Amino acid sequence: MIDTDLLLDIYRRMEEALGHQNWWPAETPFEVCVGAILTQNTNWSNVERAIKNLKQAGLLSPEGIAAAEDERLFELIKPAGFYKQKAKRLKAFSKWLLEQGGLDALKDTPTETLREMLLSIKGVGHETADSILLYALDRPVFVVDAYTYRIFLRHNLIYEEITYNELQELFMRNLPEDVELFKEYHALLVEVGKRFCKKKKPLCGGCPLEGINSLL
DNA sequence: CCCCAGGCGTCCA
DNA sequence: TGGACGCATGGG
Repeated sequence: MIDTDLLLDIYRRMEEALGHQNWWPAETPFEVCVGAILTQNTNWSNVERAIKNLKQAGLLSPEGIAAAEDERLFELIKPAGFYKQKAKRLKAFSKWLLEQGGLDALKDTPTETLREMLLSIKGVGHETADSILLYALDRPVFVVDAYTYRIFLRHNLIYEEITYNELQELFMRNLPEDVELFKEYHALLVEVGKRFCKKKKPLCGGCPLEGINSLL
């Protein structure tokens, strides 16, 4: 059974093994949002190329993206894959943001309200919305992703059919509501996932979570 | 050649 | 409500 002690133990093990990750890698909150959309099912190194292209073109802003020609956007973000979908998603998000008056104008909006607004944008799902809330807006929201699910399933800490919201609840109910802790916890899970919890390999040698086998 | 990546919307039962 | 499928590039 998952409880506070277990979650904190997992955190300590990861931190001990991998050190501080200091996420999200971006220069501005808006860049976090763009990265969150571009990294959907995509390797981060490919996202970096796309962001670099946007920067060099001077289009890494809500105004720039909202006003850009589709074909122009396609070329710039092509390295990140799914570029037609993602161009549309970036535009939808940017236009929404401009209507709101920018990220700064959202600082008094309640987190729950913001989450629903974000989820209503086509192309922004649970993980993207929560990443934006946590890493761009500093809201205490735990981000769940494929690695979170795979790692916890691999260690028999959850059942296979668990939903996104249920898994998120597990963290948010059992951890202190701490933005910095949430940021670092998710970053560490991604790093552990990349290095020790590959899809194919049933056994992950050297995993800092080795032996955490608890049960439902 | 293969598999994989910090998902999401659509379609169909 | 929930599972299959398409979307696409770059690295190992």
